[in-house]
Parts: sequence; C-alpha cells; structure tokens
Amino acid sequence: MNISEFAKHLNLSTGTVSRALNNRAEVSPETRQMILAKAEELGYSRDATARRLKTGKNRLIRLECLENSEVLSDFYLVELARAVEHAAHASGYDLLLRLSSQRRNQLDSQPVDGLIILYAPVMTEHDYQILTNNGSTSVVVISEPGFQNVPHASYIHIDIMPGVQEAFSYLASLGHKRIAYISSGSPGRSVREALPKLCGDAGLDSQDVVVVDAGIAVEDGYRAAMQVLQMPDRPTALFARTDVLAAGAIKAAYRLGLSVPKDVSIIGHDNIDACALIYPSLTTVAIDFPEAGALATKTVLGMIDDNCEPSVVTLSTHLIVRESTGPCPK
Amino acid sequence: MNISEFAKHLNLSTGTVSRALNNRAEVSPETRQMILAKAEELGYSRDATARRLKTGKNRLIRLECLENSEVLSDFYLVELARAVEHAAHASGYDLLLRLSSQRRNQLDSQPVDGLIILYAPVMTEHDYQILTNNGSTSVVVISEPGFQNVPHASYIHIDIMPGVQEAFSYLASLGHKRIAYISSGSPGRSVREALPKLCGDAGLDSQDVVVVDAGIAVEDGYRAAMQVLQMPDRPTALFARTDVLAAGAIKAAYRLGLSVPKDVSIIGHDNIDACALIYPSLTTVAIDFPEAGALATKTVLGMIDDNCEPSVVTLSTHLIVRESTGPCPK
DNA sequence: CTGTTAGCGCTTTCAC
DNA sequence: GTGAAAGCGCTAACAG
Repeated sequence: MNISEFAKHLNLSTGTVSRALNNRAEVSPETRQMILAKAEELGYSRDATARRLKTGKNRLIRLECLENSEVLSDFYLVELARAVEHAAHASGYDLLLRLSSQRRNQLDSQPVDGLIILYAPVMTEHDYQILTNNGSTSVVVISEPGFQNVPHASYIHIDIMPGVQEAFSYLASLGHKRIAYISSGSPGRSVREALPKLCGDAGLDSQDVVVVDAGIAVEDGYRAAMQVLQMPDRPTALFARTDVLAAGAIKAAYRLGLSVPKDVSIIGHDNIDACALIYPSLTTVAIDFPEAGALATKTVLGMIDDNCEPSVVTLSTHLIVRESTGPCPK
Repeated sequence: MNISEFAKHLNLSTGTVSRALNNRAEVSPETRQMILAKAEELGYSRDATARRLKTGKNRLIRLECLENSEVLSDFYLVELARAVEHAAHASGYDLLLRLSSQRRNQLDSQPVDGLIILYAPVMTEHDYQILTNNGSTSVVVISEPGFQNVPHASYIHIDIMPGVQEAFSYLASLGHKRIAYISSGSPGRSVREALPKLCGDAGLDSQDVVVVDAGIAVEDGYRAAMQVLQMPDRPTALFARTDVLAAGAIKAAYRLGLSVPKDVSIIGHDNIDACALIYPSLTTVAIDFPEAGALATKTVLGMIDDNCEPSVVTLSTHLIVRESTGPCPK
C-alpha cells in the first residue's frame, strides 16, 4: 500500500497524511491521531526509498573497516560496530557495513549521509570527492593521532601514549628494568620514537628496552617473544602492541617453561573482549572502543544533522592491571 | 550531476545513457564505451535511491543478529559478517547490520530485499508479514536444527551433533570415562537428550557423564568447571558447549593446579578465532561460520534474484584436535 | 539503435 | 487545516 491508497482509505489527501506522519504542525491533533492509528491498523508504512529520493536524506551511515592497517583487528570490530549501531539507530539512522576493500563499482555506490572510517587510507582531494559524493557525505575517521589523511573529515584520534606511559611506569614501579616492546608494524613507530621520553618519565634506562617488530597474528607475538625470551639477559617484562601479540607472548613463555607473571610479566594493549579467555588474565592498556564508536557516530550525525564543522577529538587510554604482571624476579 | 545533465553533456538521451549503464543489448558498443568512459571522466554515477524507487529492487540485505540466544556470541559475529558481506558485495548487494533488538519504528523501516537472521525468535504469520513487508522480503535463518520458527523462510541449520559425537568418541579413544559436559542454556538440551546415544556410540557409560548447566560468559565456564573438578571422582575430561566456556574451564583447571591436558582434557565448541589466544591451543568442535554466512547469502540472493523456493540446508561440524586434550591420566 | 515520456511513492509548495 | 500538483533521478515502455 502506498500513500495515495492509504489516503483514499481515510478520505484524505496524500498531503495531509504526509504532514501527519512527519509531525508537521499544520495538521489538527485529531486528524493526526486518527491517521497514526489507521496506519498502525492497516499496516501502512512509508516507503523509505521514495522519502529518500524526495528529501535527499538517506538516514544511512556506513561503517567502513579497511583492511590496510597493521593494528586493525577483527577482535574489536564487534564492540565498535555495536556502539555505532546503537547510536545510529537511536537517531533513526541505519547502518551499512563494509568490511572488505573490494573495489566497488563507483557507478553504483550506495549513497550515504555519513561515513565512519576505521584507519582510512591516505586520500587525495579527488579521492575524497568520489568518496563523499562531492562533499555531500560527512566523514569521520577513527585512527591514531597524526593520520589526518582525509580532507574535511572529523577525527577521533586514539592516543595510546598515556596508557603506554602508564604501562612503562607501572613496570618500573614493579622493579622491572629490562623490558621488551613487541610492536605491530608501522604504527608501532610512534612508541619506538617516544621511547626515550617514555623511559625517562618512567625512570627506566632506554638502553634496557628492546623493541622487536612483529606482525599482527598470535604467531607473530609468539615468535617475537620466543626470540626475546631466549636472549642472554632476557627481559623480565614484555609489553605488546596488541592483546593478540601478548597472547602469543604468553604462549611462548609457557612453552619455555616460564611462569607468568612470576618469571616474566606480560602486558597487552587494546583490552579486547577476548582478553577474558586468556590465562592469566591480561594486564593491558585499554582502548574504549564503545566510546570511540559512540563518539564517532555522534560526530558524524552532528555534521549531517546540525552542520557541525569537522572536528578532531583525541581519546586517551589507560592501564588495566590484572594478573599477568608482577614484581620483577630477583 | 544527474542523468539528464550527464546525457546533455554527451548529446544523448537519458534513455540511451541508462541503457548503456545497465548493460542492455540494444545500445551500440561504441556508444556504450564512450558513455562509460565519459561517466568515469566526469565522475557521474547513478543515484541508487532513484534506481531503487524505479526498479523496486533495493540491492540491500540485512544481517540481523538478535540478542536472544544463549549461544549467540560476539566472538564469531565478525567471521560471519565478513562472509556475508563478501558474498553480498560480490553480487552487488550492500549489507545493513542490525545487532540490537531495539524496537524500531515500523513506520520507517528500511526496505531490504533479503534478511539473514541469526537465531530468529519465534514468529507468527503476522510478525512475518511486518518483517518481510508482506512477503516481499526473502528471509533465511541461521540456527540449530528444529528452529523452524519463521514462515516461508529458508534455513541454514547448523547441526552440532556430528562434531559432538566425534568429540565424545575421541575422548573415549583416549581412555576417558568420566566426562563433564558444560552446556549453555536451553540449546544445550539437545546434547543432554542425545547423551545416551552419544555415549553408546562412543562406547561410554552415560552414567559417567555429568551435564552441568552454565551461562555464556567465561566466568560461567570457570564456575562450572570449578564445581565439577572438585567432585570426589572428578572427570578427566571437560567438554564445553562454547569455546568461551572452555576458556573458563581451562582457567579453573589452572587455578586448581591442574595441568591441561595432562590432568584434565578440555574440549571447546565453535572454533572461534579467539581460540588462537588460548593456551594450550584448544581442541574444539568447529563450526564453519564463513561457510554458513556465504551459504546464507547465496540462499537469500537465490530467493531474491532467481525466485528460489525456501530451502533447508543442514551444515555439519567436525572435531579439530589441538593441544588441550590428551590421554586419560591413570 | 536512439529519443521521448510516464511514473515509481513520497514531500512540499502553492492555493484555497 | 486541507487538497492539488510538481518533481526528486531514474528505468522501461513505446515510438520512430
């Protein structure tokens, strides 16, 4: 049933029905009530497509998780998506999901009002024009600070440094001196570069801190830890860029007959839900993914509905101490 | 730019342009080439909303993950969603995601061509009419066998019994006799009911198998295992309905100073990605979520595009032996 | 092979 | 406070 059929049933014009359904003021309260009741009764609902065509508003945002980051992980996607979906639906927006970087047919791209991109690739002004349908789509990027790579976009920057600093200081407070940092590809550089300051503030000698590069898989963390834990003067604490790498490190420790945290302390990063599965429960630097998702959604909806200017918000991280860390062994 | 502006640029009619863009036969190859090239050059792309309104095809499917199941877990959602998204995009469909069961405004429901529902709730014919827009939306349900609760829907039934049988037989072959099954709410009943047969086929005495009910969280598995492992004649093997519960069971074993698998063997279920984080690597009954997702998508697209009749496909499971299981201790 | 045009279902301006 | 009608951008039927 379309609006004219429905209106005919009520002996009203499509205009009145439309106004009532849109909560316009110019329609009398009784008429509106009657229309609403009848709609419910007859099961009439407006065609969203036609509304979109007419109004130019899609009430649609897309969450885009590109596969080009060395820290992007399936493990926190649901947490993020849940927050985005919740916030979007609460504002009457529906959520499209794109997980793969498959080349899509530009000729047929689904028009959306807003775009939330996780770790956006570097983008030229021209790419941006295509992506945003000539600027008519608002975009917010969730990334680490410094990734200001999409023109006119808002950013939710997740600054991991506060949590990382906390972690180093915490390890220092436990008496650890020799520490290995297991990084995860290029984004790890920020920690590597900040190491002198990080160590200084923690009261550590940066000479005692070794940085090893790993990939993103558990096995990468396992291998990195295996290597580092078999060094002559092995570190007493391992700090990994992701919880996944930390899980690998724990496996390596076990394999070498080391006890965690008695022989070696291990700290992860991200506080993914799957942390709960690990034994011993993992001390980790927590990223608040639900907050990031909710904030990203709020930001993009603000740009869409209230014409907010692009903004940059930086989210912090903090250490959560659980059972995988302990005093430095003698 | 819309199609008439674009057509004007080329000194062609909108009809010709439309036909070219739709790969219709009646347009000359050169014209089509030229149109395609110009579209690329001028950055013209068709408005999907207008196409939808005209054609009645949304090229949209929705993945709906309702929060009403005791086995539904965030841990395999991404795997499933990835498969669905991949298959959908490959066929030119976009994917809407609904994770929460928030009451949505029926007056404004987003029209989709197809619906993939994970663990659908029981549904009356009337619910179905609303859900499917009077039957114009195809639906496929992913669930355990026996959940035929949506009228006219296709089903991807995941029959866990083959894998469960394998697991019991495998434990029997390792010499285990006293086994605890940690179930996860109501769906666990199927295993409880099948226990006599399961044990018979495995050569076990069902008297020796205890079933404990747990919830869905790691802590639930922990508590259940704690209880069971402190029984006078404690089981030598634990089999949990989900990997999450199994992870909890492993934690309990460790806490009690038991070694896995030397003192107690532990088997999980689902083979979620997060299994990789657990030590020792978890022997588990694998559900092929990517296959389920891909098949669900293929099925719903078949119903949409090729008018396929609703079908019921049953997917099986199988045991993956890793390191959390070993011979029964003396 | 190409051009012209009606109309998908809605919102919104303009009359009344 | 309500009705009539234009038109969003496209596709498809029809005409040539």
